[in-house]
Amino acid sequence: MNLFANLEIRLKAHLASMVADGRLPDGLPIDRITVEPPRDASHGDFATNAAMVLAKPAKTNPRALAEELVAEIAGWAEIDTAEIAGPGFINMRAKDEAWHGLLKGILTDGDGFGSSDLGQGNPVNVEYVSANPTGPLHLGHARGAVVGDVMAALLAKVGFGVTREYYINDAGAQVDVLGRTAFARYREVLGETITLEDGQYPGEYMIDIAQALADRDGDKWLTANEDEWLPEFRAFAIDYNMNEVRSTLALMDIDQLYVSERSIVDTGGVERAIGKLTDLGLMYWGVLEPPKGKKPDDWEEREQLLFRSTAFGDDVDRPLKKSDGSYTYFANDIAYHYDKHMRGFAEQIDVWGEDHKGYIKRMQAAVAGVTDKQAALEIIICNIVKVFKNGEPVKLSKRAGNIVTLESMVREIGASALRFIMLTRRNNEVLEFDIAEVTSATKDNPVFYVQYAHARISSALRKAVEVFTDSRIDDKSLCDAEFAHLRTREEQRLISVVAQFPRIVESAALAREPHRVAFYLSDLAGAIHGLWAAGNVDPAQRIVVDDDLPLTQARLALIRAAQITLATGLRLLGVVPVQELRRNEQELF
RNA sequence: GGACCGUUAGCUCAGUUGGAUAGAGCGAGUGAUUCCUAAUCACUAGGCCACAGGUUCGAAUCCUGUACGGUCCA
Repeated sequence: MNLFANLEIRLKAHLASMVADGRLPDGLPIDRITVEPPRDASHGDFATNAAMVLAKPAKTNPRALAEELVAEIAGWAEIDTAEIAGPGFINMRAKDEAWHGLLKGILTDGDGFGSSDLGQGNPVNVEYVSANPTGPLHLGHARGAVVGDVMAALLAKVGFGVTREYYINDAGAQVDVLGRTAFARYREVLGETITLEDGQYPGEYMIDIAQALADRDGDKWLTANEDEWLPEFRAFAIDYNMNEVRSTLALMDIDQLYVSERSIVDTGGVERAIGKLTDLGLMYWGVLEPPKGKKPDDWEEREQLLFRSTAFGDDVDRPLKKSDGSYTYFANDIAYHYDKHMRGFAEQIDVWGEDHKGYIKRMQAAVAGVTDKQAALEIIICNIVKVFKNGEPVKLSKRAGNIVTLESMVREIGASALRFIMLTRRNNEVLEFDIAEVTSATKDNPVFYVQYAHARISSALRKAVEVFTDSRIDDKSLCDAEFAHLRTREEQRLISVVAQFPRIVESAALAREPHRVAFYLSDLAGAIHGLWAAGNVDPAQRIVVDDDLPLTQARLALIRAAQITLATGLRLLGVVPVQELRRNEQELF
């Protein structure tokens, strides 16, 4: 179904046989060979760099090798012509039947189009969001949530065994502060006058939490000691916040496995990880150099337990124990990633925010170290999001710790629009968007543009049913359409864009760049709109031609294949394709 | 002070992991609506791919340095 991959496989197989015959030497960089669409469509449908890549190591010249290959390729069933061009490219043109076969395949496979077994079921863990359980999600979390979720969907699409994970930071000092804040608000709810300490969580949601506790337990904690109430208040607040987090993520159709830091710590995970590092000879007692430049006031030179992370590319070795004997955050993080490895994940992907960029080296070093290089950690960084409304910047945090929650944003613009918008920029670039724009019904709004293409196809299909009442136009029947009727420039352009889908999915998955799918879908929508507009100019080019059933069927088969592709791509992004759009409607999606 | 990311058309951004004459959208200009939703389309103009070296058949893409912008650490 992936014409490009099929040709690449055949080409590589042929080259392997040439090696076996002694016509080519061993050890050629076969992996570097690609079959791609040429930049310029006039060059043909496919192009391969094989002759140029292999010529030098094979001690021949590109054109000579290309001639040999052309002789072979020209004989393949799906190939019409093959010729040498430029410095040694081989340009190929597919027979019409190859395109027709592709369309039939899409109509048959439905949303299986673009799936592959590239991953061979290998387990991959994708961890994302993982916001601290100290408050509701805000808009800053949206990007990581979407990028992580779509990354996971892409990997599943190409055949990996994907686990989507959320790490709950429920051990450590932050959640103690959370528990104390809850207790202060609890006293307030019960009539005391309180002032929050510096660093405590000032958000109003803390009052709701305290109220819920007071409703449940009354005033029984007022006289308790801190070592009695703190665990209770901490756990209650964490649960409360995590319920909010889960329901917000559910609104965005995100469902993850929740893993608790505390449960790993309490079951000796940190000791296991440090023990492993010790066994591998990666722990030692030593003194760190003070940071270069300004010497911080609180710097003290002392011997401590260090992890030799510089052996794996980090800038300095890292302490795993603080001066009071407790473990550092980093130690807990190592334990968590080691835990993932012990659960069978040799491939781990973390999606982090821009503000955690500085932790990349040490965390990757830790995973390489603690797993003795059996596992690798990849990190996708999501840059910041800036929101505008009618050109005015939206402040993400209001006074006193109240923030623009992700939930309110989802309710305002819809999960589909939000998800798509989060993918309209490469993940390591700053993303700016205007709320007014993403809810508008013009082509400035990429969500609308793509959805409109999908809806137009639905419209044409409805029209066809009306015009040809006694004909079947379901996908199965359309497989028997006379595809040879597809001749116009717009039709051929659309076929060739549709044919790209599997390789876009594959490359987006492997490059860890989910935005590529969103950009592709905009291109595909453009090809659909172009086809449609040709029918406005010339009635003979409309999809439904009243007195020509065979032609109409061929065009329906094409646009249905395009619609399946569009819908499959949108669902990968978690966007729900629509059948119909109405003008001047508040809730477009 | 250091680490990391970025710099591509007037603006906002892609660029298929090193390929052919660097592409879209917006904005500008010209044109297309008795018609399946013009909410869209076609064409034109617009470029020293920040700068300087290097690697090779070939560089926007890889390496080194510089400048500017951003994020983080201390």
